Amino acid sequence: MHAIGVREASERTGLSAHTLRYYERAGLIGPVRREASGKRTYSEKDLLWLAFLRRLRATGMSVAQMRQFATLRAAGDATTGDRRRLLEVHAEFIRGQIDTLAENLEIVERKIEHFRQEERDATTVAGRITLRRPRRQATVKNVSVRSQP
Amino acid sequence: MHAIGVREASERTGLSAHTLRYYERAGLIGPVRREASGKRTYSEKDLLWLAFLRRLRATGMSVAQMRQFATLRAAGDATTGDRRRLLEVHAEFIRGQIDTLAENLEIVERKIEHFRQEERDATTVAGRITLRRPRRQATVKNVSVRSQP
DNA sequence: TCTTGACTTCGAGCGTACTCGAAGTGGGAG
DNA sequence: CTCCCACTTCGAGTACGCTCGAAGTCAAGA
Repeated sequence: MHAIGVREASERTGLSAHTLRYYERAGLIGPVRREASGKRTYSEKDLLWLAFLRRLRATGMSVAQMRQFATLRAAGDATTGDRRRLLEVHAEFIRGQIDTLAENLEIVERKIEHFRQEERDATTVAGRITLRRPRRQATVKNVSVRSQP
Repeated sequence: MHAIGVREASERTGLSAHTLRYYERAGLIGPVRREASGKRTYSEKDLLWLAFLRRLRATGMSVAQMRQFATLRAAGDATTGDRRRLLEVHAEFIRGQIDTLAENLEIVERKIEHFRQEERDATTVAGRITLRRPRRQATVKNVSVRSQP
């Protein structure tokens, strides 16, 4: 069984070696087992946990929240309820992000369509290059961008 | 026709007054028309543009990229192609974000299910409270998540 | 006239999450 | 033994996107 050092852990979790040490300092995983020489040795369980942390980060969880979660985890089996609730809240948060992105994506796509239309207007008319009159909001029906407060 | 000051613009775009001024400094909208007294007066067009900028930010576009876009916009009709291409790239970026979030959401949901199961194991068995033996993670082997640095 | 309050500019400060670099150690290859 | 390289610690630095506060101006209302 070979020892998994910080380099391999980095490769396998997608977190830089610097970040792995930082996460330990930050209380997200600590303390990792060491070899006699002082070098970190990650277990497979550590790697799974780090990979999961990475997913939490990738979905917008702050380091502070991850630390909270990690602390509960470290406290043992009695905290699974708390951890579940924390994840439920986070799942809802992720769904919100997805919805927001989808909504904004639609608007960006509409804008792209709008530009395509402008480009067609500007270059066509039987190959002649034309000065087109500025079009007010036209073409695509109901392009009214609503602002949210 | 009443003048739209920075306060109202803030309310209507969802950007703070400080941020509105910052965006102007940052070249995302500059220079906004002023009243004789020096106070900013936003046009409806300004508000639409700011609302759009807000959507770009909300979808992860950096201020630097927004500035690029804004610069093209300021350069006039000849740049619609560039702007369209920029948005196409960004739309793809948003789709990537949505995919990543959806994927991670699924894993978080699985973890929630896992906790629910643990909670059932810990509390049931005909109403008797039991010390359950630790269940191993099972399933997932091979942690390898490569991707964004 | 005085007060209030919404605005102005400017530069500095802040929170987050890394990211880096200097200086030192240990172990294996040659 | 010497060299190299991957690791170690620690504190400082960076990038980003705001966010704030001080000090001043202006116009309207009491």
